Formats: sequence, C-alpha cells, structure tokens
Amino acid sequence: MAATMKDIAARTGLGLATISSYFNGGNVREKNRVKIEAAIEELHYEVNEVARGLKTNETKTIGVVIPELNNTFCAEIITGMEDILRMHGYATIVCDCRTDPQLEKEAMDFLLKKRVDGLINMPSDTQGKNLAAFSRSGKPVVLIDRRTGDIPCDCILADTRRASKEAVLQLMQAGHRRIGIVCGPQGVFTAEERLKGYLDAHRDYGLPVDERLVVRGDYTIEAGVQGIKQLVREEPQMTAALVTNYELTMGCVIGLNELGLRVPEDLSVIGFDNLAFARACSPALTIIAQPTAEIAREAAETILMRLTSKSDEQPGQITRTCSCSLIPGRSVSAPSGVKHEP
Amino acid sequence: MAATMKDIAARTGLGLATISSYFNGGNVREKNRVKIEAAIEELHYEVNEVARGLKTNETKTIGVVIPELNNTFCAEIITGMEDILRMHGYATIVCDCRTDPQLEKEAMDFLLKKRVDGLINMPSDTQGKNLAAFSRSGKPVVLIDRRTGDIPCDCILADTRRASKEAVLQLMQAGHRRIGIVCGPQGVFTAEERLKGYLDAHRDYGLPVDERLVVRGDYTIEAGVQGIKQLVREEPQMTAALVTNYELTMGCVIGLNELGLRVPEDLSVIGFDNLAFARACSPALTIIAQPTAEIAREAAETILMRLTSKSDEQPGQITRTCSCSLIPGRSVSAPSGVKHEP
DNA sequence: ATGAAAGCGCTAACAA
DNA sequence: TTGTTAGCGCTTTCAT
Repeated sequence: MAATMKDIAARTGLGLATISSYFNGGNVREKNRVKIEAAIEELHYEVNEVARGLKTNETKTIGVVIPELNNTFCAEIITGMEDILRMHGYATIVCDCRTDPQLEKEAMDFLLKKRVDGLINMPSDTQGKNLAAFSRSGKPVVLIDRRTGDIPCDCILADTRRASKEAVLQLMQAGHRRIGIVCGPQGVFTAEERLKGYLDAHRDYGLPVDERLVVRGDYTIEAGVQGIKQLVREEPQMTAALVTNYELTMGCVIGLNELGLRVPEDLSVIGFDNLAFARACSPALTIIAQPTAEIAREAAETILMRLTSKSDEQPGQITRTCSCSLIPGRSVSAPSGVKHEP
Repeated sequence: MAATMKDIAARTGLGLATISSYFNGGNVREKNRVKIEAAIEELHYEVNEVARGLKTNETKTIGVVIPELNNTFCAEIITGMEDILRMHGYATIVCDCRTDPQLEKEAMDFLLKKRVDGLINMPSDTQGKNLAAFSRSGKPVVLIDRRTGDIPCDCILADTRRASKEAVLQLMQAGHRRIGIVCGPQGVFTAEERLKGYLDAHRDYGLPVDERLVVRGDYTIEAGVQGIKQLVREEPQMTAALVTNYELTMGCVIGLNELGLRVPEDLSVIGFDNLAFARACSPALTIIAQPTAEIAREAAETILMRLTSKSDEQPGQITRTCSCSLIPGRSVSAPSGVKHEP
C-alpha cells in the first residue's frame, strides 16, 4: 500500500495537521519542513487525491464529452484545453461518444458519478436533453462548437456561417454561378450554420438557390465521397463546391480522385479544417480553417473562471464566437466553360 | 449538494447497509427495492465514486499517457481502448505530454496522485526512467507501440520492422536500387525498428546501404517536408522512398507537391499509417497500415486481465506483436530511368 | 435481509 | 506553529 499522511506523521513525530498544512501552503517550521520532506522522499509519498476530493468536494477534474476523438478538429481542441487545464491543476476525463446521443447520456452519468467539477461538451444530442441531469448538479457546463436545446450555459463557437458565406461569395466573384455544397446532417448546429452561410451568399449576391446543389451527409469521409460523386453525376453544370468539414473534405478529394476529375480545371473546391491536409493536396486546397487553439483556450478559460469565481462575477451565459479564416490554395479558378463529363 | 446514501436511508427508513447492498448486487426485499428506487428517482441520487474509491482503494480509472493526442495513430488507439475500458466500467484519463519526457513525468505523478488503477503508456522517455515511480506502486502498466528501458511490463507492439522490410523489398522487386528512407528520431524505438527493416531488406537482397539515403527527423509534418526535399536535392539517383510514419508521410506528400515532382513517375513512394489519407492522395499512396484497432484491443484486454486476475495467472511480462499490412496504391512503379531534376 | 458502527486518507475547525 | 478531532460518503464486518 502507498504511504499516507499518517505514516509521515509517525515518521516525523508530527501531527496530521502539520503535514496537511505543509501540503496546503501553510506555515511549517523550517526544521519540520526538512523532516517532512525527508519522510516524503523515503516513503515515496504521493497525496491521495481521492481522499482529498472526498473531503473538499472537488475532484480537480473536468469531464469532456465529444462526438469523436479520432477527428482532428476535436483532437486539436482537446489537446489545447487539456494543456491549459492541467497547468491549472485540473485533469480531464475525455469521453468519446461516437456521435451517439445514447452513449453521450451514459458518458455524462458516468462523469456525474465521478464527481467531475465541470463539463465541457461538444454535443451530439441535438435536443439538449442530455445536459439536463448534469446541469442540475449546479456545476459549470461549457458547450463548444455547437449550441443546443435550451439549457442555459456558456458557449464557445466559431463563426462558420460568416466564413461559409464569404467562401461562397469568393467563388461567385471568381465567376461561378452553380455552386454545390456538401453539407453535414440535418439538425446538427454546425451543419445548419454553414448551410445558412451558403444561402446568405446567394441572397447577398442575388443568385437563386437551387436545392439540387445541396447534398447532405454525416460528417464522415464516406459521406464526402458519396456526396461529391452525387453532385458531379447529377449536376454537370456545377462548376464549384463548398465542402463543410474535414471528413467531408477528405472524402470529396478521394471522390474526385476516383472520378479522375481535376481541381480546379473541372471543379473549383473550397474545403474545411486541417491546413496540413490542404497543403498535401495537389493543387493545395483552399480551405476555411477554424481557430481550434482559440476555441480551446476560450473554453478552458471560461470553465476555469466559472470554477474559481466565488461570487458569480459573470452572471448569465457567455457566448464567445471565434473567427475562422479562409486560407487560399490553388483549388479555385474561374469556371472553365468546359463542363465535366457526367 | 448532491443526495447521499444517507438521504436515501432517511427517506426509506432503511439502514445504510441495505442501500449499499442494493447498489452492489446484494439481496434486498422486493418491497424495499421499490422504495429505494423511488427515493433514487426523487432525489436524483448518483453514487459518489470518489467516496467509493476511497473505501475500496480502486478508482476504476486507467491513466493513459501518450506523446500527442492530435495524431491519428494515437487517437485511433485511444478511441479503441476507451471504448473497451468503458464497457468494463473503467474511465480513462488521457494525458498528452507533447513528446516531452519532463511533461510525461509530471503526467505520471499526476495520475499516481489520482490513484488510477493502471497505466497505459506510449513512452516519450526513451530511458524508461519515468515509469519507475508508477511501477513501484505495484499497479499494472502496459506499454504500447514502443518498448523502453528495463522496467518489466507488458507490451503491445506492431511489427513495423517486418513491414518496413517487406515494403523495401517490394520496391527492390519493382526494380529500384537507390531507395531513400525518411526516418524518425534517433533512439525512438519505432524509428529504429523501421530503419532496421530497411537495412534487413538491403541485406536480404544483397544490396549495399548508402547512408546518404537515410534521413532523420522528428515525427512531424515539417520534418517530412524537409526530409524528402533533402533527399531529392542531394540524391538525384534516388528512385523510391519509404516514409515511416503518418506525419512524415503527409509532410513528404506536401514536399513533393511543392517541388512539383510526380508520384510515381519521378519517385515511387511508400508511406505509413492512415489509409484515408492514402486514398486521398493522387495517385493513391501505397502504405503500411498499422493495426490500431488490434493494438487498442490487446492493450485494453491486457490491462483488464492484470486488473482482475487475483492470482497472477499470467506471470512474467507479456509481449504481443500485431501485424501491419501493406495496402497497395498507385504510388509504386518501375524506376523511369529518367531522373528527376535536382 | 437488515442495522450499527468502524474506518478508508484527507481537511479544517478548534485548542493548545 | 502544532496537535486533536470530527467528519466527507461510502463499503464492510459483525450482530441481529
């Protein structure tokens, strides 16, 4: 068994309170400090955070529930958050719920039982029902990437609606009139936002929207492959496309590859996320890059603020919107006039 | 404050032992079961795993320390492990140590204080020193992907040495004689293994090794870009290259892109990891794919076995080696005879 | 089947 | 400054 404070007390002849005080920044006589440190060394003592957590009713642990760990966008954000939280003494328990609302519910129950001090969630449940139980605990919840339901909580978003609009406007300015969009699933906040951006651009530019140019799919590589193939097959007049997340973008590149279509000669393309992948494409893909580091920082700082501010110095819910940027590649050109084969 | 077992006891008029027994699968009179469940419902009771952990000296939590979360190979393995561990009632605390042995040490101390029941580690420290403190606790440790130092513990590996050898042999059989390798950092287990595979192939095929064809770099995209550019610049006679992890592979694709070299006309390439990326390349990249799902499963099962087997039914350390596969793409052809411009 | 009570390792009054 | 002590919420004997 691991050494306990009692062992240190016995070893040093001091009382428990002195040892505890030593660990919690209290004043301890120099002579005793030395004795305690020697005992710690010899016994390989490590504070038992479980016992401490029971006593203080704080586990110094944040739960993170996301749809998919194996997804650069999520992974980047988690890496960033974890870094900051750990610097402040907080651990993170990450639960990947595979985009399944039922698993998400289970993950949250699990975290509740583990008595995490707060929750950061990229919701898979579009209703917001899953958050009810956790938010009843009174512990802080920060949503990232997606807003959901009517549970009031802080929220860190990216302005992908604006970014999508500007990407589409840029395609229009390059001369494109029939622009396809490969969009995420219906009801998913980010998918709707990016579609709205697409619609905004058409409205601003005074171009009608043709619904046949809008295809939907899960946020998966395979859906991207199918989506772009469907658009190319059914809309030979299409000269450009916006693809609205990383998996879809990669799928789209695979699909165009398999069809033997050239970018941008046959089709101009603007993708999403993952700059490195965009650079690896030939020619380099123009993409909308999301500010993952900033989202991570905002989320971590927001929850830390909620965790430490005694009197709620920030009442009400906070919403922060971080800015995306359009990273130019070589995948956009003027429409060639030559239509691709269906 | 959250409800406790005491609240349930008060509500139902039962004793604490009965409630505890209810939660731990003991026999409870039907009538009381109903009462307890009603109270749980009304009070929104959730077991406090912190208190339970203190009492039972088990947190049902596994610590995972990896070099980089934002890395498909790691992310895939973690996703897989987490899935299995959660099914068995274990949470995972993932610590990304940014390939920094010092941060890795801190992460392990942190996990030790949190009293995780076991540790799964893809070591960043090449010495194995970091594991000493944790392994003294007597809790199980499972290493993945890399062997390290002389701390005796179970180990789940992939046979990337054999896979690298076969990839290089395949290039030789296609007619290549001057084959470059973009290799990971000196001292890193996987990097050395893959290099050994490259050397094995030369020995088996009776071809001398030219050290100028071996370049080293961190396992990063940028190192891949620089590595391939250096090889192309300094070794114009080179007709093929093996690139030995995902980041390096992506970097290599970017580098060749930027140089305007064609694959496989100017250079045959075999990459590593991430099948989706390989398909997205044009032409599709031939790669060595690692069995991430299998590694994840083996690691999770091994630690679960260590955690549950009372009498050590598996004494000594276990080493499992999982098989990689060579996934053919279109990035390998016979050498063209036409040398690329330096 | 159920209740009473001890104690896991720690913190935080309160006393000294 | 240091020691004593009472819990935090749970599990687990040991009685009943």
